[in-house]
Amino acid sequence: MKPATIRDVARHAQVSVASVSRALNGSDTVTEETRKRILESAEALQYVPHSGARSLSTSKTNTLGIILPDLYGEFFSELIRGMDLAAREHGYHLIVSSSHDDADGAAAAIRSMRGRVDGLFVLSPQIDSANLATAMAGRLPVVLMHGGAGESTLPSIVVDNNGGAHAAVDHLLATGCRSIAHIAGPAGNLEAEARLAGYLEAMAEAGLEPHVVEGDFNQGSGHASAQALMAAPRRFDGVFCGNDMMAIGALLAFQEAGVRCPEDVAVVGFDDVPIAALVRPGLTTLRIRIAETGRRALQRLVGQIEAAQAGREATQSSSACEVVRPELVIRTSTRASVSTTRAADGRPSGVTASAQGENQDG
Amino acid sequence: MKPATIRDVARHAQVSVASVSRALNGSDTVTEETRKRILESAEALQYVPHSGARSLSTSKTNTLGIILPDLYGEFFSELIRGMDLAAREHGYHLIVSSSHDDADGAAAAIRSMRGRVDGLFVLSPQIDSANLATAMAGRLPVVLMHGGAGESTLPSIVVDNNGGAHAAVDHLLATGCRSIAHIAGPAGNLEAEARLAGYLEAMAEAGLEPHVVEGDFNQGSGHASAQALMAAPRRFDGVFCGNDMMAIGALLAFQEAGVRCPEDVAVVGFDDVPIAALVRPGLTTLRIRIAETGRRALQRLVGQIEAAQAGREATQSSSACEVVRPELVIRTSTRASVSTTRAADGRPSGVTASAQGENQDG
DNA sequence: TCAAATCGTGTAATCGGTTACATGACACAC
DNA sequence: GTGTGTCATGTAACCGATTACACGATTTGA
Repeated sequence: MKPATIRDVARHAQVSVASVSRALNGSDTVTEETRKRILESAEALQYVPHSGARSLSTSKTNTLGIILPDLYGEFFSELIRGMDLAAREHGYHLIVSSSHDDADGAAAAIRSMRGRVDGLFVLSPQIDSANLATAMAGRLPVVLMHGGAGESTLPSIVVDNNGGAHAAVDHLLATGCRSIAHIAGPAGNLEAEARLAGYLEAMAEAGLEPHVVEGDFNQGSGHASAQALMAAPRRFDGVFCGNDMMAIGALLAFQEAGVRCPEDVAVVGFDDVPIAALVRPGLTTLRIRIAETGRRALQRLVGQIEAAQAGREATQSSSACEVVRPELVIRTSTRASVSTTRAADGRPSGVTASAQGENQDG
Repeated sequence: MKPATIRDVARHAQVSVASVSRALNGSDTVTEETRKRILESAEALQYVPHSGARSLSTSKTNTLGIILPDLYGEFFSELIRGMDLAAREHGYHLIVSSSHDDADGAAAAIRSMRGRVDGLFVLSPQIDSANLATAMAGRLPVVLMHGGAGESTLPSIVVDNNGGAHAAVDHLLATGCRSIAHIAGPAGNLEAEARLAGYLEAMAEAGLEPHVVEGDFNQGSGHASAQALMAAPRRFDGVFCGNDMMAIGALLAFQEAGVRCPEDVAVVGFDDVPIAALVRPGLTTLRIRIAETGRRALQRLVGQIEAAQAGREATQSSSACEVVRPELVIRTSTRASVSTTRAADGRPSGVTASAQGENQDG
């Protein structure tokens, strides 16, 4: 038993398909009486319009595609959530496509989106601008959101990883650290490389010698890298980690080894994932308002789509690269000496002071 | 400049559209020579097939819909991730639709999926079976995944919340707790209610008096609820929390108040979100393998779809309700003196047996 | 009273594919 | 030479909507 089509409804209501379409969509010119009859027929037949067919004739899908990297975690999930929230407001659906890890796979994923979406988010770093151009023959509206997208001429939103890394190092310096190590993200990852570069620059500016070990952005590698640092002859009193998960792994490693944080070593992460506020000590990190960034991205894409289907080229501003500047969030993993002194005043421990700070965050 | 269509390619290669379609899709009977010519033309014109049009004629979208509740967090994100991973393997895309929080909105979201998807996951608890039936006039293959879905005759995957709650209470009893409080999830939430019911049953079986405060599944409410418990005259030595986030909030509240965990009070959560292993003390909780559950759900739905389009009705097994049994993961938030657990082994109750069942299933 | 404007409705083309069936060429067997 | 079978290819119907345009009926104005 096939679902009813618009023709079934038309037959049942004894009108033409055109009238049914008119009655069901915008209120074109239809008599109140026939409209009523049509609605009753639609109800009786449990008619539900076929979105695919509608898209074909209107060439509007009300759907946006997201090209994801091969593996993604908390960060992208949260980003998608932010996009989804905004998408609903704008009347759009979201369709996700995990691309393969090579450029060809990603290009194929993009192509498979044709006729399915009105616009595309590309979060997959495998796609460079050249590939992108050939991949989307139909030149869909696009918003790029992978590290290094800023170099493209396409509209994009990128995180200021370099600036964030600078801020992290500067903060460690300000709290008195003199020997700052860096647990880097995986080589080849553009975000990781930008953060590493920022660290190296900031260290050079401060006239300090850099000290880098490489992780893979996962908690386990943070743990291992911290152990490697402790095993090495070189001393350190501060660690800037490429992301929060590695920082948390490092915190646990220090804790296990009896190295106190922040007294013996201060730790800074990157991203401000929800866990960062919940571990002890609370993790000082660079906050990216992920969901909000997702929302902004969606608005940009929708703006582009509307501009494209109405006027001419999109507005000038919409083809620009938008930069999200991470914000330093100071927690107890780098408690400045000033705060520590204050916590010591009268109270039995600094725990209370730090805990209060966290509550405000949460 | 419109993207090239199949007719453009046909014209360019001087063949009919049928040949182009045949050449590009399965290798029907096409001369190697014409195929080559067609592929070259497609390349030259940067032809990309229009998935929407293809779906219309094949009535196959290779897309699955997910009807989400109004607000969703880490749990659903992880579930979607698991589904996505599996979807890729099966050649499907995923389209998400956040429904509104009322039943009408959810029904509308389901209807808007017609012609867009080959099957549907319903994670939105607002939809009861009756609404669902009317909402999907076209009777799409469906997998239900909200609490209470077990009562429906439709295929579903549900978490054994009740059993999990039992296991939590039993574990607390086994570690020596005598006065166990429960921080419940929000009233009206089916998962929360099932966990509460399990707690009440287990307490009744143990001949203990229950002690319940209500939270809302967020960390903040766990914090507040724990403070409320401490402020109340009634003493307690164990807390079973409706989910991990509230448990973590409670842990922080106890820490701030100088109440030691697990010495003064033992805490158990539910879900085993990634943070649970990273807080200190590590949170004892009931693990749900979220991503794996998502993968299973996807396989079920795909199985249904394939059965529907090939043979007759789906297999008997596929219309059953599948139960995911949470697995008790013991960490330091509950003192896991093994001897105590062993001692429980001797008791006539089904407690230990059920706990073993959990482990095997997980 | 007749032409023009207005208005509700129907007819049929269209979106971009897939595919059942028709066609025509060629080979082979009698 | 004719009939038959095979095989590559073309023609056109279809999927289920939207919508430009046509049409007939009614109203309006001179």
